[in-house]
Amino acid sequence: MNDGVAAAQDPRDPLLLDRQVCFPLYAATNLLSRLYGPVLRELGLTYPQYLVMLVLWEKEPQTVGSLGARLYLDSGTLTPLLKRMEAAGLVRRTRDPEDERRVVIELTESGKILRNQAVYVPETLARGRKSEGIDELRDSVRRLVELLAEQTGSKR
Amino acid sequence: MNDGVAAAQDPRDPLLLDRQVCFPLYAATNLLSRLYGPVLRELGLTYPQYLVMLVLWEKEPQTVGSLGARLYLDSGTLTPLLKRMEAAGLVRRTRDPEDERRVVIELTESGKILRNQAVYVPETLARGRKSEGIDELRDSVRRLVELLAEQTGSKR
DNA sequence: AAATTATATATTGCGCACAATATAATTGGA
DNA sequence: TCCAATTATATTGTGCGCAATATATAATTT
Repeated sequence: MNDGVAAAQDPRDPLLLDRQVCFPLYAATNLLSRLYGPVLRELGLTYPQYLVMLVLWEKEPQTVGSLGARLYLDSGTLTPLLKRMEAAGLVRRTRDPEDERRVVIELTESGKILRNQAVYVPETLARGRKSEGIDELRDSVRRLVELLAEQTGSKR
Repeated sequence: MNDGVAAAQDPRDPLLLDRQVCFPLYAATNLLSRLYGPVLRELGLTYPQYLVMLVLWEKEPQTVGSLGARLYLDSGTLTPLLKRMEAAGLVRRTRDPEDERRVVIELTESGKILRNQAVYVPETLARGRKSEGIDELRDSVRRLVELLAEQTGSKR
């Protein structure tokens, strides 16, 4: 019986892929990153680097820690990423003289100027796509993020 | 003027991090993967490997291509991942004699048995968390995924 | 002030993701 | 039948993302 099929297809089976919340989030993130990729490449940015730039364009300077708190990332991810951005001439990394443990990240002139090209990224990606209900979706996911962040004690 | 601040804080600024849809998705995916990590490690699985197992537990055998179509991943990601799962004794990889281009993935006995432990994963992760509105969120993100998948012509 | 503890970032090692490319098998004409 | 185009997977190289650990500085305690 049930030849070649590993499991029953009870729609209440907790392991059905289509019942998981995590999977569509995972798939959407991958698809979005794939969509952003070619557009951002023209600016010399990867997708996570673009997020770092968004934070810095809002407020500058920042420490590695404050960037990580905003993006839910830790130094294991940010340190090498920021070094690549420094090598690309987008940011400067300097030890804070007030507290030598901290590393201060600030934009270089070309990092600031890049913003002028970046302003067209959102509309380039939105073009031709219906944005119906997109704000509600964003806010729902944001509530989930805050829930997850507080529960994982995420001060990464 | 505007000393040390890179950009104005106009709430309609298209580059504000909090206006992006992509960022909460990105953050939620990272936080969730971090949450799943320790639980799945007891089963000897990573998070993407868990997703592959969910697909195989539903239907087996599958080809690399059919797994990729379901998970929106391509062979560049799946081939090394499946080789690690083969090395861990969870799956078998064999060329399809009908079409030697295809690689057929099927569960080993221990791959099938692992399901008995995996059934507790969803409830372990849900425990103590309020699941209010979670189904609607999942369906919203799923609609977004389908939109993105068709538009990126994603037959990866 | 010395010892302890806490904090901030860096390093290491591993496993994804993905673009670009390569290889091999199959299909579909001319 | 040959051959060009298509399809399926593999390979290579780069950049995350993260756990675990290391290092150095600062704050706190004694």
